[in-house]
Amino acid sequence: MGVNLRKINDWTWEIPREADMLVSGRVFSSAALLASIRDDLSLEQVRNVAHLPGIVGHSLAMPDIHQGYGFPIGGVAATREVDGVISPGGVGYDINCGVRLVTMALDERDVSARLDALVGALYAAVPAGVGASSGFRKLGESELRKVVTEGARWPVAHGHGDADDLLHIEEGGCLEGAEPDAVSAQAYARGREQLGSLGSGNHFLEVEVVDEVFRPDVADVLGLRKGGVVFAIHSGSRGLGHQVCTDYLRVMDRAMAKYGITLPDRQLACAPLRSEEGQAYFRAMKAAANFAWANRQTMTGLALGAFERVFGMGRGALGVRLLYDVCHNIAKIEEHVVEGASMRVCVHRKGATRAFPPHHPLTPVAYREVGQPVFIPGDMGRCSYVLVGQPRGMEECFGSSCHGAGRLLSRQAALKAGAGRRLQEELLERGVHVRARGVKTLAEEMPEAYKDVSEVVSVMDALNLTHIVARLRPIACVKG
DNA sequence: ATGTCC
Repeated sequence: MGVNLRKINDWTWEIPREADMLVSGRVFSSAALLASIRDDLSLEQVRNVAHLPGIVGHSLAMPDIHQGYGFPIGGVAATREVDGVISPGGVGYDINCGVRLVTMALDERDVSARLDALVGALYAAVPAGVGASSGFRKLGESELRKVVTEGARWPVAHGHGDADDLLHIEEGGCLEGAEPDAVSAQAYARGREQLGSLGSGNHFLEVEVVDEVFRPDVADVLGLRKGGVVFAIHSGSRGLGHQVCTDYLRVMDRAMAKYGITLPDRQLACAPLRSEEGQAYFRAMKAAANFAWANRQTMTGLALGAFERVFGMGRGALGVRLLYDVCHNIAKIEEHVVEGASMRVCVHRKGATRAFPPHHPLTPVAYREVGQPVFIPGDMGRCSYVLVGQPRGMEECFGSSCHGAGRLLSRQAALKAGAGRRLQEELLERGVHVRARGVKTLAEEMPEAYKDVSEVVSVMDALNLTHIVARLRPIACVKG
């Protein structure tokens, strides 16, 4: 066992192409971060992904890489649109899991005395937990089919947010080409009561303070000022997206035999992008992605209602502005330069965020001069980061960045380490008001269960793949 | 991540 890892520089490592690999592997990491994954199979997974038909560039991994289903979490793989494959394992079970950040006119001193009330109000406003049901209302299948077609536009049309929000969401909050018929009745059944619900695990609502600004000019453009309060949501497509993934893994398993594709791991199940099966998955994936954007948009409306009630002021007085919303579990057709030639590729980002540079046509107009914003949640006790995309990231990793801290302890190990501890009180002593629906969640998600996110983003910055703009410190947190 | 085992 073991993977042949060759050091290129302090933060770049190569898995040389050998045997049936179509490209080499490339891992952006530090020696210390690599040491934390020595007991999992994520590097083997990077090597396995290099066998995908049509893969170009390298099988890539970000510094927060850890083992996932087939593909590593923190992995990026681009396949040729004309003759490459698409794989549900390269997107993940939580299709369009992502993060959005809302800035406000409030400063820390305006909210510090009311945090207990605020976290309570947020907890009451947004349903959380595994089986959590809708913060909106139960939807009929015909309504749900509109949601998966329209994405974030749907809640905006139904009282949650305004049209300006859509300009500050990746893809405008809606991937074109979603096909409601490609989503199973079972997926709709699971989703009909889940619009506007947080979910569980690492998903959260968080009130944070801008703790440190590293690039003031960029922070100004993004509307971030030291001491300012921001609100973050990390969530995805809930049971609907999970069911889409499950449904199409089965479809892909059959397609592998049909198209004569053999791969080192069955969990990499895939089909040619241009096949019937590949297109069906892609269209269903887009539908689930749109549901996730509608979900985060709905939750934003619900959560801002809580802010309004606690502080007795409206959205205007609160100075609410959606900074941006990014996804980190998705596959998209994009134009990239590969070996000197421009080509259309299907970029799988699993636990990796798009990070387009300044002046890229898909970088939102408001941020065209500074680059696309990226949000990197750390853990609930330490900090999170705001980054922006850089040209080097386009050249090295298809305009992508890391997505988080990455787990250090398994859920089970974290549960054991948290046994007998009063984590809620410990976090309060660190200045974080936490409310969790499940007692187990708090232990599984405790700060010690995660790598140091500062180390992760410093690798990205050192390589100029993305730049660090600001560090955020949590002051209130709602978990599922 | 997830109606955490159809």
